[in-house]
Amino acid sequence: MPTATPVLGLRERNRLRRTRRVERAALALALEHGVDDVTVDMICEASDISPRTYFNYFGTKEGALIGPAPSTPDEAFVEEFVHGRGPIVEDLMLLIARGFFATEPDREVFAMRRELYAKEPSLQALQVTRMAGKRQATAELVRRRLADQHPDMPATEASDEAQLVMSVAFGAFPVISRLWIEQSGDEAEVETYIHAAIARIRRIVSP
Amino acid sequence: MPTATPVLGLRERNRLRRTRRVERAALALALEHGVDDVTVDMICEASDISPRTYFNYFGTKEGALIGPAPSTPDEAFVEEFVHGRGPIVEDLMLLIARGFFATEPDREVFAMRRELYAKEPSLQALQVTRMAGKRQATAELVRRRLADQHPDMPATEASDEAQLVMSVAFGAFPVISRLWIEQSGDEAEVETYIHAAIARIRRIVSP
DNA sequence: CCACATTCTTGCAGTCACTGCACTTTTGCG
DNA sequence: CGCAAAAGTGCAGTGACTGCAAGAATGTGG
Repeated sequence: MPTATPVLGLRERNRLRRTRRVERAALALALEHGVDDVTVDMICEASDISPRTYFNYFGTKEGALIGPAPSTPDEAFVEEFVHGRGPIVEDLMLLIARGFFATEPDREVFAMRRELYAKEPSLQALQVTRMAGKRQATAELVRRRLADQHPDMPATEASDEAQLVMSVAFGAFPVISRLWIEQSGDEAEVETYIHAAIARIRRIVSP
Repeated sequence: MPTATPVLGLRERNRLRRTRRVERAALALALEHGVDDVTVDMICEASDISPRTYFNYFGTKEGALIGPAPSTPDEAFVEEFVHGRGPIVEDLMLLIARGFFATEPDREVFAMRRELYAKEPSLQALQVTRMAGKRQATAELVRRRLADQHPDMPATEASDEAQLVMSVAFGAFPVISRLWIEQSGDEAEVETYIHAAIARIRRIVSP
């Protein structure tokens, strides 16, 4: 067995098929009528699922539109980050990006989502809000790295510094993902975009 | 008449008094029970106002908690920014901060809000979401400044650069406002915090 | 001080997102 | 096949929010 494909049971295959069917229906409706003019009931009728089940799957009306939350990264990646010594913002963004790619969506869904995001920026704000939930946990990683790297730095200063590292990374992330999505969409190139963006930020904040 | 106090009519005075009464009630309830366990009806009962009127005033349940949206800055400030030549991120943040201070709230309300924000970070995410609405307009200002400053820069590059300037500013803003709120809350010191934060960002992204 | 226009508040009825609970169906497994 | 666990669904309810139209408060010109 090359990669992790644990021969999904019927149960999981059904779940996956359903998820995709609902996502496609939801995205198609949202693209046609606009997010605000689509109701959960419409999505459910179009995808032949009960509203109750819809919420079991996606939690919120927008859940099927914005896709699953990025998963928490592997322990190995986390360790690599915490003990890394490269440029901290780049390393952090790579870590985030990896979580982003861990959940591989259906190609068609991916394309529709891309189109919808361009049309309705409010969804991006939603993404940010959801990310904010993970922010706490991620900030903790940054603090661990700072402590590991500068054992002499006072705690409060490290905390502030961690906050700012997070700000820059999370702030630049939408820009990078937009560029990346619009231009290639190829996972291998993410790193390039990250480096380019950070270089630009460096120039921007330089006197 | 020293400052602009255009002798409010009875109508406006009533509105102001009401607004403050409702805000206080809402904040007190949210501080006591937590935002999620407070209903609009509770707020209305506590502040003796009809739910319909509540929504006329604040639009959303959280409206009374997070306060009014920062107003669009004066034309004069905008021009100053567009033709400014200082460090662009600092200038932008000052512009945003000014909009923030233009709507002066009641002292007591301000203090309660400060406390609530510390207790419920989700409200900060809400702020960000609301700000996102103004993002488009603000990005346009940044583009104007870039065009003014670098007439030779290609449009797409300027657009990307504007996005990144926005990212850094909006990303760092919550951090700065947190520091400022926690430590002094004095308008005059905002500038200091902004400079300090940018200096730190510079260090962070430097190789 | 009094009509009259304007503006604001309010009640009502309705829509929609979302949830807990209990019931049925589906699936995995011995 | 038969049974237990898991998943889907219907139902009833809560709570945010909206449009509408009636009623109250306010500002204004006489």
